[in-house]
Amino acid sequence: MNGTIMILDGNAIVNRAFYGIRMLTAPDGTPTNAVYGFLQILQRLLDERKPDGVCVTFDVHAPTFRHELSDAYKATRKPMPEELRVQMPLLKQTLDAMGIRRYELAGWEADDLLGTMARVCEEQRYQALLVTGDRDSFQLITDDSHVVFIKSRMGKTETTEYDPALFREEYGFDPLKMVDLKSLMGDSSDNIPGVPGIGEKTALELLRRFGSLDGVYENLDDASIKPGQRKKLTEGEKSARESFTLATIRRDAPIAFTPSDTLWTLTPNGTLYDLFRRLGFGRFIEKWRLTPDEDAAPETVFTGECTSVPVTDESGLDAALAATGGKTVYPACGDDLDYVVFECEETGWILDKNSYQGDYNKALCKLFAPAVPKAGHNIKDIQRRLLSLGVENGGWVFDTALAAYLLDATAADYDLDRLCQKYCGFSLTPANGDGQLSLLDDGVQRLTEYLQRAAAVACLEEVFRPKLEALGMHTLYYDIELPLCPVLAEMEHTGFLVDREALYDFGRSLTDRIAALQASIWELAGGEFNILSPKQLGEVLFEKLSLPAGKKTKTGWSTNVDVLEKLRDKHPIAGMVLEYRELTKLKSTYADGLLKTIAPDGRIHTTFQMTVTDTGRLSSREPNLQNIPIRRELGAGVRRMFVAGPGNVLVDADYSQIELRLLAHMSQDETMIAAFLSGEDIHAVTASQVFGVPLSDVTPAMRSRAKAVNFGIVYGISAFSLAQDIGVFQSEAKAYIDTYMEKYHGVRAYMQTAIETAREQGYAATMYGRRRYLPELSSSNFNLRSFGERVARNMPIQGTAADVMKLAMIRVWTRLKAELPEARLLLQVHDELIVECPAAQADAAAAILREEMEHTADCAVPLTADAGVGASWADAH
DNA sequence: CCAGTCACG
DNA sequence: ACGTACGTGACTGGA
Repeated sequence: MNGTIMILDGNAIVNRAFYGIRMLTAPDGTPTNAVYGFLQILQRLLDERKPDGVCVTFDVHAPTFRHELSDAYKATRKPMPEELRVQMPLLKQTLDAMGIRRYELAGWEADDLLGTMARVCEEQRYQALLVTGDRDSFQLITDDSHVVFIKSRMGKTETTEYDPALFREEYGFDPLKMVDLKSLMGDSSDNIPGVPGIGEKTALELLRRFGSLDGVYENLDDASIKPGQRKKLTEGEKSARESFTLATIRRDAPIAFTPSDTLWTLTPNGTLYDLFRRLGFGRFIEKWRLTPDEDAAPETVFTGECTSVPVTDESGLDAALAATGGKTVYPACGDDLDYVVFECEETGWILDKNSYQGDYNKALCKLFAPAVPKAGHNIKDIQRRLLSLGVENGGWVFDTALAAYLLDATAADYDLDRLCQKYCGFSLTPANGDGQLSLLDDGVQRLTEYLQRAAAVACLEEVFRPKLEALGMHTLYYDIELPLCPVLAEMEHTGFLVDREALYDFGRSLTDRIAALQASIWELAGGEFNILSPKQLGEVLFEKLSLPAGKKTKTGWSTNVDVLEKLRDKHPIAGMVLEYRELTKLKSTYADGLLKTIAPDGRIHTTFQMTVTDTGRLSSREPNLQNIPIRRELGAGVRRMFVAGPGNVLVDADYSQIELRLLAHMSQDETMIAAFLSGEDIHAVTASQVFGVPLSDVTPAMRSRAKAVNFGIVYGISAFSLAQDIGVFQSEAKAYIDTYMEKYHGVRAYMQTAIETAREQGYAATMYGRRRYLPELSSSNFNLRSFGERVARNMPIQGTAADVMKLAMIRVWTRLKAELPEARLLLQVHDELIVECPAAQADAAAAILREEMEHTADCAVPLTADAGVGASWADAH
C-alpha cells in the first residue's frame, strides 16, 4: 500500500459539529461553532488515525439532481440554518489556509464523491478512510476502504472505524447489502420509497433468508413468505428496483482526484493565523503554534505603556499614594507579593521587596489599606495572600473576573488575556509570540507584564461597570459577590482543623480490609485482576462469570453501582466489589488524599472558586471539602476527623429544604406554601398528595418515593428517570408526576413559564438577577434543547439558593466580627455553614447563624435553619 | 487527556 | 422517535 488517505464528508461533519456544539461566536459576532467543531473533529481524527493524506468533499446544491428517477429526491431535506450557512465559506477558507484540498462537484452528492474517490484510492493502492456521519456510506466499506463514523453527543465526539468485519458484527450482513436492505425498507430521509409496507424487521429477515434483493424476487414463491408480504412485494417490485438504483452510491463521478495530491502535513502560516485571530480560535493558535507573517501589520497589542516609578522607601510610597488622589489603584502582583506593581492613571509604581528600604509588610499595609480604593482580577486570592502575611486589607471596589462571571457564567475561564481580547479588542501577549519580549531582560519583562495586567484590569473595569448596571446586576455584584470575597479569603486562610492521627489510623484500618476483600474477590473470580479497572472487572463479571450485563457504556459494559446492586443476588462477588469500591474510595480520596493536604498548621485550607459553576454556587478544590462523606456510615467517620481546636467547638447550621421552599415562594403555589407553613414534613405531605391518603397514613415507602419526586421536580423531571431512580414502571412514575402537577398546579405553571421566559429572554435568572444564558433552548437538536429546558427550570432554584446563602454568609461574617470576634467561619457546603468558636460562645454563634440564615431573604414561606454544636463536624451536624 | 466511577448538595 | 434529572471535584486506569 502507498499510504492512507482520509477523505472527509465535509457537509456531514460540519452538520454534526454545528448541532453538537453549543453556539460560539467570533469577537465580531459571526457564528463559529460549526467551524470550531469541525477543526476539533479533524484534529482528533488526525491524532487518532495519522493518515498520510487528507481531503474534504462538499455537496454543491445545484438545481440538477443525479437521479432523474425521482424529482422529489432530497426534497424533504430541511434547508441549512442561517447560522450554519454563513459558516460554510469560513470553513472553506480555513481548509484552504491549512492547505487541505477540497473537492466539490455540482450536482453530485457527497456519497458519490466518496465512493468515486474510494475507488480511485483502491486502484492506486491507497487505503481510504471515509469519514462521515451518515450511515448511508456504509455500503462503501471494503477491505481497503474503511468508514469512520462520527457521532456527537452533548459536545463529545465519538469516532468508530468500520471495516467489513466490524460492520458484519453489528449488522449481520455484508456492507454492500445495505443497498438491498434499503431498496426493501426504504429510507424516508433520502426519499427512497422501498417496498410499501415492508419495514426494517421484515427486510432484514428477507435478506437473511435470500441474501439479496434479486434473491428475494427469485424466491417469491417460497413457502416462508406470507401471502400478505408476497402481495406487497409483487406490487412494490418496480419501486424496489428503482430504490435499488437510488440507494446505490455511484463510483463514476467525473472528478479530477489524484490521491497523491492530498498528501499533507500542517504548515503553519500567517494567513491561518490571521483567520483564527479573527474567528477567536486562540486555542488552535496555541496548539498549532501559529504566528503571524513577519511582514504582516502588527496586531493591536496592549503594551501597558506608562511612566514607571520605583518605590524604594516609605516616603516614596506616601508620595505615590498621595499622587493617586483617591482614584482607583490597580495592583498586579506575583504569587508571594514580593513584587507588586500598582498603576493609577498613567503612572505605574513598583514595589519590590528586594530593593525596598524599610518594613515591606508595612508598605503592603498602606497600599492595601481600606482607604485606598483598588480593583483587581480574582481579588479573593490576593486577599487571602495578604491575610497570610498578616496584612489587614480592604478598599476593594472591583473584580474583573467576578464581573465577567456575572456577565457570562458559562464561559470556560476568565483568563485576563482572553477577557481583554473579548471585551477590549486587544491582547496581552505580543503577536510575535515570545520572540519580542525575550530580547528584554527578565526584570523588564516582568515589569512590562505586570503593567499590562494592571492596565488591562482598568480597561475591563470601564467596560464591565456599565454592563453590570444595564443587566440589573448592581446588587448582585456590589452587595453579594464583591463583599463575599473577604469572607471566603478569611475562611480559606483559617482552614479546618483535622485530627491527623485519627485520620491516619482510619486509613490504616481500611488497608487491611481492602487486602482481605481483594483476596476474596480474586478467589471468586478465579484469578488476579485489577478490580478498579472497569474494563477488567467487566471481563470478569460478564465474560468469565457470565453474569447478566445490564447497561453498556460507549467503551464496554457498565459496572457502576446500579448494575452491581442488581447482581447482588446473583453472585457474592458483586457485593464484595461494591464494598471494595467503597473502601478504596475512602482510602484514596479521603484518608490518603486529605492527609496530603494538611498544612503545617494542622489545618486543611481549601480554595473556594467563585467563577466556576453555571448556577452561582461556589465550588471547593484542593481539596474539595464540599464532598466529604456523610450518607454511609463508614464514610461519615471521616467527618469525625474534622474537629475544633482546644477550647473550641464547631457550630454547624444548615438550611432545611431551601430549594423546595424557594420553589414554593417563586411559584407561589398555594398548596406547597400551606404545606411549609404547617411545619409538616414536606416529603410526607407530598406523599399524601400524590398517593391520595391522609398524612397519618403515609408509609415510609410512600414518603421515600415522594422525596424522589420532589427532587425530580427541582431537576426537571422525566418519567423515565424517575422510574429508573425509584425502581417502578415508567407508567407508574408518570402517574406520580401527573398527580403531583395536578396537586401543585402552581408549580406546573411556574415550570412552564420558566422555560418560556428563558426562551424569550435567552437566559434563565435567579431572584437576585443572576443569569445563565441558554442558547440550547433554540437548538434544533432534541437532546440539547431538552437539556436547556431542564436547566431553565433548575437554575433559578439552585441559583437563588446560592444567592441567599452567599448573602447569609456575608451577614453572619459581619455579625461574628462585631459580636464574637474570636469566632471563625470555616466552611460552606451549599446549604450548610460551619463556624469554629470558643466553647462558651457556642450558643451565641448558633443564634447568629440561625437568625441571619433565616432572615436573609423574605419569602412566602419561612427559610428555616437547624443548628448544632459539637467537638467534631460529625457531632455538630 | 479522557472515560468511568463515586463522593457531596 | 428521539434519550433521559441539576450542580460540582478527585481518583484510577488506559489509550
